[in-house]
Amino acid sequence: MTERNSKALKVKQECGENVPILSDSELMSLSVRELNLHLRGLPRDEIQKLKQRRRTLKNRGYAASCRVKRVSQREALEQQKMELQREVERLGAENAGMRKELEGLGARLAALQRFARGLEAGGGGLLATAPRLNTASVITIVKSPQPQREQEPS
Amino acid sequence: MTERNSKALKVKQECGENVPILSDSELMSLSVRELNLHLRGLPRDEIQKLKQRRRTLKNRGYAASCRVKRVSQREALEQQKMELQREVERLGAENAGMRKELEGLGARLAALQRFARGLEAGGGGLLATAPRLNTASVITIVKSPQPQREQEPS
DNA sequence: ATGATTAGTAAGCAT
DNA sequence: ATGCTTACTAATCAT
Repeated sequence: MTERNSKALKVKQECGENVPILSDSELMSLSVRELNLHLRGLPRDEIQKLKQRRRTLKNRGYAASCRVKRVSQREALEQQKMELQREVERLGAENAGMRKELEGLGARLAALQRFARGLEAGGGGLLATAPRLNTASVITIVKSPQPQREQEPS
Repeated sequence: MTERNSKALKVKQECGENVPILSDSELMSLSVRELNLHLRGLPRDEIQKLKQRRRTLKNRGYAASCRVKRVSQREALEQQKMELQREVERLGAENAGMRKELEGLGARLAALQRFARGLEAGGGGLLATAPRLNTASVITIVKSPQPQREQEPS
């Protein structure tokens, strides 16, 4: 079974026997069947050597792509991290802005409530004691549709 | 890709052909001066060989720490990324809460303003006695899509 | 001389 | 057999 065509005399069609049996790029890229065609009739150890060479060449490529993969994964991680940092910054700014808005709104609401309570309490006498309201500064900032419910100031 | 089942495979041993003059661990860890003490009187090529062996052993260690560093850097990146994700989540929640608060406050403020206007329109007497609220100066600034027809600055 | 990093090689795992 | 990953080695660069 192991003995195929006997001598090297036969199937060496392709190339001169001495110098390049198969180039590295051929050896690496050929399919198994194509490779076997080229290997026909060569001595056993020669075949083994070529197959090992093929394996080595392929391994070289595998190692290279492994490294490429490693760096691109790292770069992707860094990219994602930077995007998250930007997002945190954006949300933080938005947050600070709203905090300020809340602060201002709260102050004005408190002032209006004091004023309204004073009016509600009735008599002119009480009115005289109603807190002064600098009405020129009353500004309402509404960011979403206003609900229409009537609400009792607490 | 499942995980590697077995581990702890390789790691070359010293396994010299004959009795080693210096063990690998000695060769690797000794200082230059200490090493020279042990090297005294040996043939030149023997010395060269040992020094090359030393270099190789050290290189082995350098490569190992390089890999360790690579892994820990990757883990640190992933850690930072997760922390940022948590931060984004936290800020987002805080943000939504404040948005709701703003909405509620805006509604209350609008209600109070309507209330104040009602008082003004209601009684001439009251108006006369409550001149401090100039509703004409109550301005609503609307920042979001819906146009507001609530108040009109005169 | 020492330390770090890279590509290439071989071993081992998994498909 | 093929592809991926790891440890090791040598080469290279920088200190």
